[in-house]
Amino acid sequence: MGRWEPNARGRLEEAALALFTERGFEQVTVAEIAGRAGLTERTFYRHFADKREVLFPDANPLVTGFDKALEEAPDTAEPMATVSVVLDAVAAFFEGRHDYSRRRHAVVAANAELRERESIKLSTLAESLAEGLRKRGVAEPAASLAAESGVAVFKVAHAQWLAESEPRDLGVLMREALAALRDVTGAG
Amino acid sequence: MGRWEPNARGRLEEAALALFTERGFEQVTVAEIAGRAGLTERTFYRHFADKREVLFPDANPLVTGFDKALEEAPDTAEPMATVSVVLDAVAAFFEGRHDYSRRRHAVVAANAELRERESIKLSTLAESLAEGLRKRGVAEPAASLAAESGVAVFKVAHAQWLAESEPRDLGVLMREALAALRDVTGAG
DNA sequence: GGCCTGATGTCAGTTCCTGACATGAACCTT
DNA sequence: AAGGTTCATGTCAGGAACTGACATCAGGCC
Repeated sequence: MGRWEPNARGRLEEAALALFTERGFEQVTVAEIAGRAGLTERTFYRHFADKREVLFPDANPLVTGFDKALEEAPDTAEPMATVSVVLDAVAAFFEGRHDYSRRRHAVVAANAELRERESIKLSTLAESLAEGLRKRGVAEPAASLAAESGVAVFKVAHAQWLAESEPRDLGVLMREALAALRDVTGAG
Repeated sequence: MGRWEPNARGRLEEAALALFTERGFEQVTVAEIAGRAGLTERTFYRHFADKREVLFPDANPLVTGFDKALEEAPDTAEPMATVSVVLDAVAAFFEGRHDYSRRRHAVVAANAELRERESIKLSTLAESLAEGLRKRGVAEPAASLAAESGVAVFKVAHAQWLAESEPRDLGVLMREALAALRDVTGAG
């Protein structure tokens, strides 16, 4: 057995989500989170750059799956086809996580600082997606527009999925949103 | 003459932009900004909710013009037509502000916290736009998708405009981006 | 003249976050 | 097995962001 309890990072994430759920983000101090995880405040900041980041881990299965799907997507001249493949991978990630996603979303939605962090994380994903498209030969501004559109589709479908108590398949919702986007932009 | 110098808020905004340009956002304290404006730190926080907000005033001509255009846009069944009208108003706002926009953009781009704030402000604009479309009878998810697409078009065109030393007309760039968006989504 | 208003100042305190240094079990080397 | 190294964690001190409570005082109002 190691000197320290294993998975300090995971314990901090769990402690944080539990405390934020109970009392809200602002009403919880970093020292409390660390204490609940059997650690000190200073150690918290060795694992996370700031208090909010504990809810948005850099290395998480969503981002990993996203990057992998983006890399492995077949080459095609149609940027939205690549976007669609990546969105499928994202949908797969959320499979079986509806309850957890809702609890987490409640915490984030209740706090402006956390909504801000979520917003920039989505922007970062859009930028990754645009970069991936450029590497596949898609020119600007098509690459950025396709990437931003993809994130918009995700946002809309994800919000719909979260709102449903008996959720339909996120992949289906995304494909519907993608079709709706085509209608909206194409008809204008 | 009043007891205090007029336009405390404006003086704080000017002092902040000047100092941030000289030394960067992180290297400037709120006390310094206030001092340069002939005020105290506490007064700064009476005008702005936090340090970043001094660069993103709530009541500014961009938001005002945006809201006005959204309200006055003619009714139409085509959401992207409404979006287009609003984008024209936004383009008009930036007329003659190329140099200022570039200086300001340099400050924001250099700092993660400021990029975060900018990101959430754009999300808020998208939400306003979606709400405006809903009020005009556009159903979900079309309203949200049209709004997010509009913001994506703005982002792309604005970035292009900022990058040009001899800037073309932002309205033209936006219309081109809108056409490119149609191509990208429609062809998929 | 006296009272009220409202922007500002003063002050104390909490929390976030960081740098510098200390600790000690696990591991490696010889 | 002795001794040195590694590295996650602890301890401590401090700066800066932000907030609540109360004081000040010019200008307007009765």
